[in-house]
Amino acid sequence: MTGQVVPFRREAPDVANETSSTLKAFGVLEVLVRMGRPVTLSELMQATELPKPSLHRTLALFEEAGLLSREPDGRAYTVGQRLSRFGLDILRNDAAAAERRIILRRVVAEIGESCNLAVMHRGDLIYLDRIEADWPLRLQLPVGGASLRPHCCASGKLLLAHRGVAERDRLLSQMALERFTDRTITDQQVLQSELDRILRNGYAVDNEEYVLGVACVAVPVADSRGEVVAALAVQGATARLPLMRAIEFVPRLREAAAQVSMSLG
Amino acid sequence: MTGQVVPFRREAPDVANETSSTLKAFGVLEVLVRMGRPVTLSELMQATELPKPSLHRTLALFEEAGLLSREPDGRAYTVGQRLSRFGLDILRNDAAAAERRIILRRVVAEIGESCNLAVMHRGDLIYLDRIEADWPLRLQLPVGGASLRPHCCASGKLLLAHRGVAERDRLLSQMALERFTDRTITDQQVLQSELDRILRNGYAVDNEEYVLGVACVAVPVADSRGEVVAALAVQGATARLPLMRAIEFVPRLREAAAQVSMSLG
DNA sequence: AATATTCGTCTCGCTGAGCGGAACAACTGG
DNA sequence: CCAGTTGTTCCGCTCAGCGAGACGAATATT
Repeated sequence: MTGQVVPFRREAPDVANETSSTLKAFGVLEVLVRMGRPVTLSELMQATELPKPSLHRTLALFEEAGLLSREPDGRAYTVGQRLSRFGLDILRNDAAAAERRIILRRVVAEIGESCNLAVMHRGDLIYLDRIEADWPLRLQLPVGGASLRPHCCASGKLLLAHRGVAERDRLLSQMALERFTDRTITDQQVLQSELDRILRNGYAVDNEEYVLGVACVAVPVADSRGEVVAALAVQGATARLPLMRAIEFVPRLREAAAQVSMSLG
Repeated sequence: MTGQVVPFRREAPDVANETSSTLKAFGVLEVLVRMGRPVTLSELMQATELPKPSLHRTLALFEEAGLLSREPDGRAYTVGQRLSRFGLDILRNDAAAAERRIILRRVVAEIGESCNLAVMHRGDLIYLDRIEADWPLRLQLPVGGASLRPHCCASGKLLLAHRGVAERDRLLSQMALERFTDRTITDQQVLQSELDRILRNGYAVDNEEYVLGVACVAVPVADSRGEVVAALAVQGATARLPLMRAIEFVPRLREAAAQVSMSLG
């Protein structure tokens, strides 16, 4: 779906271009909440670029449900009791995420480069979390929803490598090996032997295969049964972090990976 | 439209009897979030009484959108980054936010020092609100977006202390205790006993542990169920506000904290 | 006072997103 | 090996969502 490089959207989601009615409605809530004050219908029209009647219907629905309420003047919409409580419940719910984040942050603090934790889902690589090191030169990557092609980043190749042989072959055969840079691996055979090498080494590298000037090193994270379920990776601009130096971080990454494993119970 | 008195629903909404697809989906999120831990598809089936394929579709939609994410084991669903941020945005500007601001402002007016209200968000301390007292010497701190390390400020230690023992221990063991001043607590043992002491006292102090010359006292804010979800703190330059004097404000802070609790519904 | 403009609300026929029974797949544990 | 459980996919039906357009009620302009 997201074949090209889509810069991660820090801003409100593009409500109008959403096909799902549910997500569209949810996007309206996000925009409203982010405006930080009571908002009128027409203000929301501008912010969301949604047709007036549709917006009106959506807001009425949420109002009826107690998620939103109207200001006394009867025009502007605000966060209602139910939504407010929802927000509180969300914040209380982040225990697991907090723990992983703390582990990641510690690694980032020690080695001074950005780290991330990723899993594979239906053949896509998805970031669970990402901590940026404090450098001006940053990489904007999708966190959460959108996904990366696995064949061209260290975490992806690592997770592919640790699948069972049968499944790995199946995934590989139907995978389109798109080219992103002149170093991207686009040949099945080459990728196969790369995966074998990864299994032998116990870590994976991405030598500017996805973005020129960005290198990456990933180590496996196992669950309680020893199965590899996630990948922990450092990544940084090669100008500052040549691949050779990145590889020196492997022991420290392994240590953090073990801690993340613990947190999985 | 809502002419009649609709009693506010304390329990999870009756997801299955909802006609609107959007509200049904939203209800799923509410139920999930309220369970307070990673939840599997079948658990949610029981909780919502929704048909399996429908639930599956809904969850997949939210996962794709980054609102939910899967635990590394590939089964249980958790709050994703996008939803987490949404929760924070809600709390920052729901109707109660205005009320909280008024409460804070009154405390600041009475005691003449800066106050703030903070929550934990994915292991970081984040200010929901901050009211500055009218002194020329001010502390510029990030409100909203950026975050503080919890181990070196009163609010952070307070919120850590009020987590469950198991979770607290795990968080602590992973936490990098960076040094900011010569008084920053950088030892696990010391921090542990500090947290115990906080629980006994019912308030936390920061004696120039983050910034030299700045002291802080924080008291807990509980939600309707009695769980501590936020921290209310005074903070000021020690030249003007020695720690001893700050501690005298504790009763007044407690009073304000109770008021804030009310506003959480 | 009359007119122009803006904003919220309502109507209504079209249509595709959501629906969920049923079948399938992948594990788990006896 | 099989029974039981849980996650995923299929697919045809149908109704919730859609939004151009119309309308009344405010507010701004002349």
